[in-house]
Amino acid sequence: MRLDGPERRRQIVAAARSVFGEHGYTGTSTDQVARAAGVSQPYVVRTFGTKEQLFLEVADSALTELLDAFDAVVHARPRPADLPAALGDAYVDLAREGEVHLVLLQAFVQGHDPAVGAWARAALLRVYAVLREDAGLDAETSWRFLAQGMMINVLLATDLVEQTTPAPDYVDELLHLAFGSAAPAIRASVAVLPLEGE
Amino acid sequence: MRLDGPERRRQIVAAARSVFGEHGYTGTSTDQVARAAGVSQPYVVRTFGTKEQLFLEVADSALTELLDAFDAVVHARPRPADLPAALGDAYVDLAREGEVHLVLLQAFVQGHDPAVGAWARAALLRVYAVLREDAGLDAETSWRFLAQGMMINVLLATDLVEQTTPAPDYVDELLHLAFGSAAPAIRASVAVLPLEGE
DNA sequence: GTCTATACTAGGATAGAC
DNA sequence: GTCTATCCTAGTATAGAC
Repeated sequence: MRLDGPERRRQIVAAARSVFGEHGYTGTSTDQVARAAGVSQPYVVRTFGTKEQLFLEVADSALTELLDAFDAVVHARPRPADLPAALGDAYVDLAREGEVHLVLLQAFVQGHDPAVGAWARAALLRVYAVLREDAGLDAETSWRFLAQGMMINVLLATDLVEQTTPAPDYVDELLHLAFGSAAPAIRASVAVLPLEGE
Repeated sequence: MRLDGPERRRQIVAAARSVFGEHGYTGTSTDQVARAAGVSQPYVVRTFGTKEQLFLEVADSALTELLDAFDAVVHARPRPADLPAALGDAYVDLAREGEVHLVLLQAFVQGHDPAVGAWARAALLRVYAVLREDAGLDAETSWRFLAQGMMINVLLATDLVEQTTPAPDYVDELLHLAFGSAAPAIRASVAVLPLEGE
């Protein structure tokens, strides 16, 4: 099927986000991405130059989506006391659809890589700056918010959410702490994610 | 140099922890591990069977070290109100030496992998169980502790700690929130880590 | 814009010597 | 216990056709 440039590009980035989010930067082959996007492997490389470039573009799209979500909350001007909770809700909502959180975490874990690492550090600082400045949260609150967000990322990454077998140990408790009343919904939506391209 | 079995095994596991911690499971080659340990690549595989087995053994050693550290704090029987802080100090202290935190995070990020993922879920639940049961913390406190621990892991993984250039933006603030007064010490010790085997 | 064919390197694992 | 040599697959990237 023939699509115009930007369109096809977006499609590949979307597919790549899913695969990179699950398997990580080094754990993902350009071929996996290609199959997930329904195109040939050389075409993926052709389009983005290198796997690294593709990953950075994917990571960028995820970061943008996250910051946009925060932005929307801040611009709705809730009472300052309600802001952290509102941001938290937005963050949890994001977990329902794309693997924004997963890709970002996979980037954070690549600190040693010259290009990806630099991007990751900048991204982390940007998120923190948004909390501190745009949202106007104090250092302590920003830190705790960031920490809980990261914990949520890890929970998603471990696939603990998909655990369907009869509630082993503390799984339910953890998920409820992480996602609040949205826990069942998150669990349901994540568990249904298609496993294309592999 | 000829060593006896268990000794050599420990040595390789130690070297592997460093490499896996930095480059992740899929990002690490058995050859990198071999060079870091000063042995041949086939010998590494020979000794542990597969790369996967080696990683699991490395992860196990890291988890054990972490739980032992927590155990020591709990058995010192501080006042319940001081327990979270004491555990936090122990956690931060661990960051000074080995890359315990990094390997664990790298394992958590492998939820999709049948073997590593299963290990990671079990490990995460074990840590949480220790906080809830052995340390006797309530759910909220355990959650927040875990979250901050995870955030520390990510900070270490992004290499934000190694940033030596004139304090960009919020780096110092973040590090202080993460490591408290130990921040400069952590920064110093981490920044000096040898970059063997590559 | 997109594919097939292919070159080339890296990496996990095995065989067998010492 | 440890190495060298080697096999084989997987994976990135390029060339060139359609």
